[in-house]
Amino acid sequence: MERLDDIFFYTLEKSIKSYRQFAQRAMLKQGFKLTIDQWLVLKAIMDNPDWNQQAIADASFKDFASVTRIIELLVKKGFLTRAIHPTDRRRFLLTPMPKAEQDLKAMRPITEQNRKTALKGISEEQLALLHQYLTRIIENCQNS
Amino acid sequence: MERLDDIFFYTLEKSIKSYRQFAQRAMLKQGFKLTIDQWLVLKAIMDNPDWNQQAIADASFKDFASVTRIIELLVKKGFLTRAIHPTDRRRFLLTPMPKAEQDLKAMRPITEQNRKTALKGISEEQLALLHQYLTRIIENCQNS
DNA sequence: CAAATATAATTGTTATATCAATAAAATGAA
DNA sequence: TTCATTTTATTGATATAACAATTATATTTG
Repeated sequence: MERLDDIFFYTLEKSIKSYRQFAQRAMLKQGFKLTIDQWLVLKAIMDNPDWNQQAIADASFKDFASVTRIIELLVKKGFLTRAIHPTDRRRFLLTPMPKAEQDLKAMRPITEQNRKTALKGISEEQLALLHQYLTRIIENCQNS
Repeated sequence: MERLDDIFFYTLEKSIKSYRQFAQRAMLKQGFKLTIDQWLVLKAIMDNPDWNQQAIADASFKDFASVTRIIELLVKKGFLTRAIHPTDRRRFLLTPMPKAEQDLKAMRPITEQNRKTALKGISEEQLALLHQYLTRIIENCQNS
């Protein structure tokens, strides 16, 4: 019988879930009122202020609908303001509030520490290899 | 600036999401009316018929509440029946219907093929290494 | 035994994923 | 310019994740 723990994709799923749970706990403990996903989308927006929501969705590897809803929450929580786009009325102009910049910056050392803790015992070279294999899996799945 | 694609945990997340999407599409295309998560929980139950729902939740690495709801759906879809447990009235006795056995069995070659496709270009040794590193990450996160 | 505690499962709430349907605005072609 | 098409985003429905509160039953302890 094939045990779940022996199934590679089960372990893959469990690893990212474990990390998410760990990172989310750490973030909340430091008083940041953001989910991992909100952080991810906020970062994508700050890094690419001119992109539309579809591009943000692609960048954060999220569904368009999810991005719409996550942005709503980020606006409600005071991280973003949303205004009609000056040249394309279908779009919105997303403007980060000072809080967004501050919190992302303040979160950086925590994020760094989380990653370090999660990757303890894995060398740079091993990590690079892992990264490469995972990228290969992504390609395989997206082209099939 | 740190790009999302360079963040290891982002790639980790993207890889499992890509696989899920790919595997779910393949499963639906073959006419199986199950989600990946329902499949996972059903398999855990079939492999461990005597376990209670909390043990099933642990095995499938899911929240208790999620398992309750997934089981409801599996019952509604005719994969399981649920009766009061003969010796412990807090528990339920979950009994797989013939359909469950049949579908899991019929799905096996598809699952095999999915895995093969997703892992194309990665050797057995590399996979074992990957598996080992991911297990390490899980331990690191769960003990922190 | 009775009261306190522990266990098994459900329910409620909010956030996200996925898919389908829809609305509004922009663009392109006749 | 007008009509068809495309693009951008939202909304609705169902499934799952996480966390808290609750219910029912079992077990332990005094």
